[in-house]
Amino acid sequence: MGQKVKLSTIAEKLGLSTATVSLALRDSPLVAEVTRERIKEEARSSGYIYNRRAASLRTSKSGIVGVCVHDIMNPFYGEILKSVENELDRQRQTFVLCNHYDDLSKQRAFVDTMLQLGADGLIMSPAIGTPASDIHLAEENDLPVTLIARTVAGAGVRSFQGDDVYGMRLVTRHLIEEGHQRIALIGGTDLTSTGRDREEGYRRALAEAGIAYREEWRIKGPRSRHSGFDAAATFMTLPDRPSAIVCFSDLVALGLMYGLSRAGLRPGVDIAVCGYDDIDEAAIAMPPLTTVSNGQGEVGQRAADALLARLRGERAEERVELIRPELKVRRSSLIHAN
Amino acid sequence: MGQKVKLSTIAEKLGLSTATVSLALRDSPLVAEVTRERIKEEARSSGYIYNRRAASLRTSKSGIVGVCVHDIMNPFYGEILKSVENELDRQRQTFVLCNHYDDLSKQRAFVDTMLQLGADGLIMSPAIGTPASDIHLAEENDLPVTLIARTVAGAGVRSFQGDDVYGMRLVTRHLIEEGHQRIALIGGTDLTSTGRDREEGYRRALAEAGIAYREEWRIKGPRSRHSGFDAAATFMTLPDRPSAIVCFSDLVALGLMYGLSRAGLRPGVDIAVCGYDDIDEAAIAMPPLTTVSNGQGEVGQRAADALLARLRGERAEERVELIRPELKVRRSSLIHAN
DNA sequence: CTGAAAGCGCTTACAG
DNA sequence: CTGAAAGCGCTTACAG
Repeated sequence: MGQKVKLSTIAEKLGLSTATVSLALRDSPLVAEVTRERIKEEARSSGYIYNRRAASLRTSKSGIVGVCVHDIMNPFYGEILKSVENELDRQRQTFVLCNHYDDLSKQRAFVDTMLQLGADGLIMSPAIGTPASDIHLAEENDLPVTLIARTVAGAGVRSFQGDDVYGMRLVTRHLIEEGHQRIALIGGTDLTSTGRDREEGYRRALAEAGIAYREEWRIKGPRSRHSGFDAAATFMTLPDRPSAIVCFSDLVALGLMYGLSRAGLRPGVDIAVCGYDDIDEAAIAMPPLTTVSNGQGEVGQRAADALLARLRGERAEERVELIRPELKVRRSSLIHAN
Repeated sequence: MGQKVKLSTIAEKLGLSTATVSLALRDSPLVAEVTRERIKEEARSSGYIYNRRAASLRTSKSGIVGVCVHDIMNPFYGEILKSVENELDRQRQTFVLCNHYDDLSKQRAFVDTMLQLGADGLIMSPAIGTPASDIHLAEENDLPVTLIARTVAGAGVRSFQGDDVYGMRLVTRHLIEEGHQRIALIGGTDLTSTGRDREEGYRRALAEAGIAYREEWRIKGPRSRHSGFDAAATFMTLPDRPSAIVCFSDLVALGLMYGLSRAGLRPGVDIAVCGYDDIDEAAIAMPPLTTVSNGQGEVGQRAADALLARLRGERAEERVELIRPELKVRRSSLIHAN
């Protein structure tokens, strides 16, 4: 390998200045066609590697966008991230991923790292308990933030998410129309806007149909496949057992269905089950899962667009953009209500 | 906010040199206790943000480790990544994630970005078709590489993976011991070492039991839940239909079981099904899935350790480290063979 | 169309 | 224990 090749190595070799080499490599029209080609050829053959840290130190643009969510493994985020990735790739932005697992200190460490690396922007689904001041800190240090899936009041930035109240009202109403009166809601927590909004939608649908909300049919907590599975045991002991269940998410519903089957209750036959998010698996599950498509693709794409607009200099403004969800009726909810 | 605070801002304010401030912030014993505290206090109150690009340009250490796998959403990688994350966090290394989706050009773009950012190391599960020269390029530019899950012959670096031949032999033999003679293998491809090794294990187990390998019972391709689901339709049309199925992965098995149920064949009752990987979901699935625990946690941890050793200056050497897998028998494989 | 020079914000010998 | 100065590898006015 020998010595590391840098701009000045190429410049010396060709008898040019580093300024010319720098311009040529970035396709500046200021450099004559022939010169440019000679330079590019030399860069190629010498194995030149562009030093982004040096460039970034000079320009204070890094080409890095940070993305921080609760857990990338969650297929719900997966689809959002795929669209974000698509949008950013097109702008030749590198994107750096991070899980915060709803741990505020992990999230802070990440934001700090992004500040230190001079990241150009940040897309995040804020951890539970994120104060507006955390967002302000980033913004004040020239790190524009766009929020997805969850909102932080007073943060002063845009956020993109599905209309959870509307969506949950939709599924719950569907179950009511199928003749159910005893409907449980399993999963989610009051600590996130998502959890609160989805419960709100459930309550509204009940209220609109004149059905009383019953505390004992609200099982809070589960947000993963595994905890959904565990919730089945709790559900089985419920007084005056409901004939239908709405879940906080598809993952919870899928886990719950495994649990119910094991307990001898057949989803889609003995009991109606609905999920939320319409992840890929919902359509092929057994039984196929009735759920709400949450517009994840649109959330990701629009959040990335909004961030890119900020990078181009647009000003921030606090606004929650709600993407309208859509009901997907499948077999898991179609039983004769009892 | 006003002007950006940098080392020299603090130095001027306190009437010290940037050298002293720099040393103090990194807890150098060269700086007097009192001075150090004054400096740290000033840094805190002025909202100083350490500029890692500048430091990195000077030291040529970036504190960044790149991690590149086929698809982070795959729970198989998920567990590996969690251990990698744990190990790296402890060393205060930032880790940058990337999916290559088995697209060589995507992988190359990522490696290039890591070189440009001066990353300290790279952990990757190489995309299909990765030539040894791609690894050499990184290594020659001071970017140490450690491989996980797959190997690249001639790359000259260490790789960590489960012993796929052994593991697949284990499950297949289990089915034979359960009395099965007609066993299909679904999923995986010849293009990856994983795919080849798992098929090899399956073939060996058959051979050892004196059972002939039958081409028509080998359904190649599926590597996701969805394609596993689709494979059920193909399976149903198989001549002289097998009484048992080994799948390339749990995801394939789980999708296949959905598909079989839909086609009216009950996994664990009418037909035996086994997976591979022992992801979280396997134990709670319905029926619970017989599978092979692949030591993902150990793979991730040891790969991270090996990379960290390289960062401390240890030399590379080509060696494949096989982690021994373990059979997990659950209900999906326990039927009366016919 | 090309070059000389300054500067981005750190760290690291070296000197005192 | 602290400071003055050089340098990491780029880019950007500015001059010619």
